[in-house]
Amino acid sequence: MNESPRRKELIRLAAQLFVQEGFDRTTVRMLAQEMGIKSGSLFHHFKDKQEILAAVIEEGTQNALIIAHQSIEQYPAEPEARLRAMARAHLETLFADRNAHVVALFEWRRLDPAASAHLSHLRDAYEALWVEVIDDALQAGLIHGDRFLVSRFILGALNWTVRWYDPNGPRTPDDLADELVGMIMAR
Amino acid sequence: MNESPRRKELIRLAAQLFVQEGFDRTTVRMLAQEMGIKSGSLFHHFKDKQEILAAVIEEGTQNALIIAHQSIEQYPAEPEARLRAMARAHLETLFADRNAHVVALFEWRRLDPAASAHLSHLRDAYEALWVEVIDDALQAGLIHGDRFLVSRFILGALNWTVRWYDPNGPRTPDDLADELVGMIMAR
DNA sequence: GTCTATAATCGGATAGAC
DNA sequence: GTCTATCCGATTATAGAC
Repeated sequence: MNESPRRKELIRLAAQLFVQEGFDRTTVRMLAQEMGIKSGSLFHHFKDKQEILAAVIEEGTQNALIIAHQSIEQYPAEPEARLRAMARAHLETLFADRNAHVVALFEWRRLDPAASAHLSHLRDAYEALWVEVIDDALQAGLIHGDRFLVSRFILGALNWTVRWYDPNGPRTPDDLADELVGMIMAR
Repeated sequence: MNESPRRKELIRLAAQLFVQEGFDRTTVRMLAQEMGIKSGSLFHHFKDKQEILAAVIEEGTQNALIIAHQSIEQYPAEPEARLRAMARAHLETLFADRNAHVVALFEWRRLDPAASAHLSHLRDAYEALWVEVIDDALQAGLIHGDRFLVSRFILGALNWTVRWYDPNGPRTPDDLADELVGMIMAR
């Protein structure tokens, strides 16, 4: 994979537009303008529009995976801290980390089957990390319920924040993460 | 508003396509074919594609509001039963009730500003119902946290089920609702 | 209320010069 | 690596006959 700084920057700009407008409504002309080139030149960097989407989603998922890993390895044996760290990392990649993860979550369906198959292992690895952390929390008695359902409910609550959370409001993403963990913890 | 059975049926078919393909990727030709007419004829029933979306979203939100109302009024003074009933009603309108509510949740952004302004009172009424039920549960000590955050987290967890829940699998929507309520209830 | 035909525009993508 | 020019299929929407 070509990972030049130039390409990375183009992917960042594309991610921003995809979040603002949605993938389907973002035209190659809009993408080109944002990148400061003409639409014809864009196809020198990417084979087609699909490849841009795949690149953004790969970037977003990989990033989420890396940040989550870094966050929880600080607490090898503290289930509550790990759970909190996962939730914080998730929101950090959604709101502080410039859109690519948001695209990965909300535009995954727009990937063509080949790209989806190629990237699914990344998404699976990220979800596996969640299930692992949830498992620890369950065994420590911090939370209760079915492991898959609990992780999906938590991820759903976190993902949906994209639709209503205002980063310029009074609360930080970390506040949200802590509130969510507090809501589900047994007392 | 024209609410003939014919129109209702067309709205139902449109909702189905919007969920399957997304609003942007659903063409008027696809809509017309599903309705058994030619694309030109479609504009006899709706002014434009936007009006179809607005009609579907109005139908879906109104329906969710009605079902939720009916569900909780059976338990005037039981906070836990009311909370459970709201969660069940939400999933019922998402999965059993033919797609319009899903469109309302996932394609709201595609409404033009005028339609969005016109329909927002419906959405607000539905969310107010949730906050009311959440408030009762908080005061009864069943759950804990900030009223707005709690309701948004719960709605997020429920809405995201659309992305992963398989209605043909072993669990019923009611199972999901009960698991979610169980997860957040203080013990 | 539905049809056919078509206008008008926009979309992704390519070719070839620089 | 970027530009200009352009192809061509698809899309929303309209007009007018039946």
